[in-house]
Amino acid sequence: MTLHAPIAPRPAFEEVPPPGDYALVRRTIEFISREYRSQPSLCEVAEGVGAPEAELEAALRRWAGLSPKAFLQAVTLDHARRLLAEGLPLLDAAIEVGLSGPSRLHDLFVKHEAMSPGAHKAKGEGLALRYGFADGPFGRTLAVWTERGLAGLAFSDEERGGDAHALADMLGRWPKAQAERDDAGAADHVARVFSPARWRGDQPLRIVLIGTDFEVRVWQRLLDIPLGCADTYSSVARDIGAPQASRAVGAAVGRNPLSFVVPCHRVVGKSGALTGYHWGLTRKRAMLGWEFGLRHPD
DNA sequence: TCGCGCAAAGCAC
DNA sequence: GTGCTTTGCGCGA
Repeated sequence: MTLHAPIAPRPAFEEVPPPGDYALVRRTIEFISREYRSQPSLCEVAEGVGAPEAELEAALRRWAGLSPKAFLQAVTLDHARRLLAEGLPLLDAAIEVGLSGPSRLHDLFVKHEAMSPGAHKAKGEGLALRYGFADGPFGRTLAVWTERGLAGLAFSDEERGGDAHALADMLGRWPKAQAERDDAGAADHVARVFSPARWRGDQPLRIVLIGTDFEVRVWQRLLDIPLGCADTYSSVARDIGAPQASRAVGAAVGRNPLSFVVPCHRVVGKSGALTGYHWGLTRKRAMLGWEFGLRHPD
């Protein structure tokens, strides 16, 4: 396993993967989740999602860098189980002592700071936020940031209330903060987060974790789960020193404001079941499949 | 009270 | 035996 080696971006990943393909990807994952028992062929999947076989194949290659067969594997139920069986790579000493630096195990190279409990209790009073919407590889994306870094990333789905719901869900966490709309800024943040070519240790992504002490401890632990890997709620609970608190960990993971950047999609049940995802299980599968494509270009 | 859990126990193939 | 559901326990907000 070469988990710590830099991931060589495929040509298609020099920039953000094409947002337009996500709609088809999403239908494909939904179809597979429904029909996986019957092991559908590519032809049947194409028919099920209403796209020509060639177009489906081209879209999967553009979006995930995977052949249809590899993509189907990466989003089936057993995928998470396989990831768990592989186990996490051991931390090497250089990383363990470098805790103050960017979180190097996470390929996004995130540099995080936590907001003080006092500031959190004030429900964002005095906090100046900017926010906006932009298209991304997992659909329409909401970004929220402060001058210190990215504070929120979420998704807007038409069938779940669209932009208004996504925004209320996010800004409701800091009801007393001021928020100013800036779609151009959001487009920059979204492009930065979802372009693997820009995940560089010398230019870490700055993020701000705003939450309770327990939540921030959970989120920081999630940053140590490497790209394309998976870990369990109970093991996260053990690692933050609260071995009985796996359910509380689940709740904290579910309150993660920074979807994808704080990789809550890499936490699954001990059995390998995906259990849940704030922005829909389909999207969790999509993220795991996309990451699989980054690690195993074919 | 609730929730993106867990493990044991019960049940059905 | 495997796989699924139910039950009781557990935690922090």
